[in-house]
Amino acid sequence: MSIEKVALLAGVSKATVSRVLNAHPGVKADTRDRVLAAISASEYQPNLLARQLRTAQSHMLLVLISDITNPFCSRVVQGIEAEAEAQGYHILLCNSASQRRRESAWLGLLTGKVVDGVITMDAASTLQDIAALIGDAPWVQCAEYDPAIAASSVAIDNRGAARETVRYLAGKGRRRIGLVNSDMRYLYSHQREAGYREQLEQLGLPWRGVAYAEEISCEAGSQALRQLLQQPEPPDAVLAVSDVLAVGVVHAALEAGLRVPEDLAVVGFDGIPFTRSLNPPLTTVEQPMYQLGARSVQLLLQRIRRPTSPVVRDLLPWKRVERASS
Amino acid sequence: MSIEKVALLAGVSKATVSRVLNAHPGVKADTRDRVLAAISASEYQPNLLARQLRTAQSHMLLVLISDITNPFCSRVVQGIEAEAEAQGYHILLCNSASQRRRESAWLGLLTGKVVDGVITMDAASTLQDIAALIGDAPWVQCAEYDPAIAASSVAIDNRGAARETVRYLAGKGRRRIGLVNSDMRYLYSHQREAGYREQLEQLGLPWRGVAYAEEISCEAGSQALRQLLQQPEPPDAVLAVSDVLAVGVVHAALEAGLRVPEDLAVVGFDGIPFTRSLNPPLTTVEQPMYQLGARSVQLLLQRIRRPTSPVVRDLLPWKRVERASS
DNA sequence: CTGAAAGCGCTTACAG
DNA sequence: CTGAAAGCGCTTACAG
Repeated sequence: MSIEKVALLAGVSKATVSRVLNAHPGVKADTRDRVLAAISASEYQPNLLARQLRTAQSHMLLVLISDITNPFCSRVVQGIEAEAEAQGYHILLCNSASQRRRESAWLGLLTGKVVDGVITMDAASTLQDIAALIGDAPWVQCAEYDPAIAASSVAIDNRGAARETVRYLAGKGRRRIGLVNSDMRYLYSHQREAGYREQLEQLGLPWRGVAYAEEISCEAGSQALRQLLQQPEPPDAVLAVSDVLAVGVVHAALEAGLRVPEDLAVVGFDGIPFTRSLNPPLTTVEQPMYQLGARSVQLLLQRIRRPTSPVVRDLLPWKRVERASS
Repeated sequence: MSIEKVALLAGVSKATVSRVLNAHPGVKADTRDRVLAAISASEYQPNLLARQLRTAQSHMLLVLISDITNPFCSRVVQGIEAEAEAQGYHILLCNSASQRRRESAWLGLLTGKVVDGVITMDAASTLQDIAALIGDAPWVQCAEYDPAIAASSVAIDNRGAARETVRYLAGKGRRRIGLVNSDMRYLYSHQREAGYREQLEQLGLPWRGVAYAEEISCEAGSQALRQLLQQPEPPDAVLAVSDVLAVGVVHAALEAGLRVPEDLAVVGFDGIPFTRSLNPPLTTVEQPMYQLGARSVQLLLQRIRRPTSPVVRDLLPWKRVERASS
């Protein structure tokens, strides 16, 4: 009704008001002025819902995330949001905790046409479930992905990064390099552990030590280190698959009376800003968090704009940031 | 059209399908069964946009946040999301960075009927600008608020918390208690500094030292401490208005060769989980982050459901968590 | 350059 | 208990 009010006020048809609103070229200058005047006089606000229904696009993106509280995730979301905004899109955030029930509630927004596409950062193990709900709607998998699913993905070479890190620690003279991994629902857990084992194999280092954290938290990291420390021969270095876990590893190490890095070198993963200000500052494998998010949006919009465009699998570069903990 | 397809398939009218979809009571059992069968046979998915347009409610909430990367904020968002979900609402997240341009783009979703209400966590100084855009739409201010604005708010007693913390440090024998504050666009900065000054006054402690961090980051916290350390008589204790700043304070202190807490006691603010695993573990003033979020949703829904319901100003309890840094 | 009309996919009084 | 019709507020061919 509201656009009708403006039309009445300006003495034109609804169609003309709509054309002015959408900046269509063929509108006579003084007609446009009259409409514009009526718009501001009436303080008209377009009903976006109606527009979305009519044009069948919402310019909204759904983001499914497992834990917004993880600094890695929140930084990626920042990249997603910035790029989305630059392209005229808004985002809905679902902190799914990888729970199927919650995810399907949110994915109803996809089938319900409330969003134009979805970016998932969920554990790979739940992606298969989700796939059925998403069908062939535009979908990009960010950081975590399932190679068996025909959707685009953006991530890093986790296996390579783990290999290189083990090689780096070995190069520093470490011989008993442990891995503090997260639970195996994540693809990256598999990939990083594979890289870890491969490289030890290749280097001919016999010692192995892998502990699995129950969740991504400092406490879980501490707990995992304590497990490794119980071995007859304890590790002299640890790679943790998350900076958050690494904080806990360092904490437990100091608590156990070890010196970092003298007795135990520690390397984290992700490159979260605060790692720089820890004591000691943490060596870490930095992921391009912001770009992971931004690139995901680009691939998604590509799909939304041209549904036939091919699936893309992107691997972004990582880099080691060396600090005092190793 | 889709509901029409189902209607055709079931041999009933669109109205009846709609009634079944919305679980209206007065539908004959076998009619309903026929409709249900048609729904699953056709894999019908309701168009939520159409429903929202028709019913004039979207069951979506807008959350305006200044920095999702701040662990305090992301934890509050978790509370918001959980409560929203429990009540059948979804959330849109805007990481506004307190930028007016971005905020107005998002608030267009409010006037455009895409969301039913808004929760802001923006700096108080920008709230006044926003107020005009929000008009009298349902609005709750979370953590940050402007007392002059007639919208509900949920926060803690910042002044009281600061007073108590100063008293606590003084009780530990500290005489030169400094404050690492954030920039003064925030209401909490004013409130906490007021409490800080009041309590020093009351205790008859003459020493004052306040440094302002340029942003909420570890580096900015370090920078602020370095300023305080330049005074002729350096502080023997510091209260930082954010745990993130406190991490930087501790880092800079150790770097300067000070022992924490022997030479410098440090207390943070917020109660972010990882403070427990720092070295040394950080004493902090814990805010009920999750509840701040959850309560905001409750007040907002109250407003949405009964637009005439009164403005509520809630103050939630905080508590000190004592650890080794003080 | 502009208007009348149809339609996006629902829900909801109003009849019967 | 069910259906026909109106309407939410837009946009977009189609005429003229």
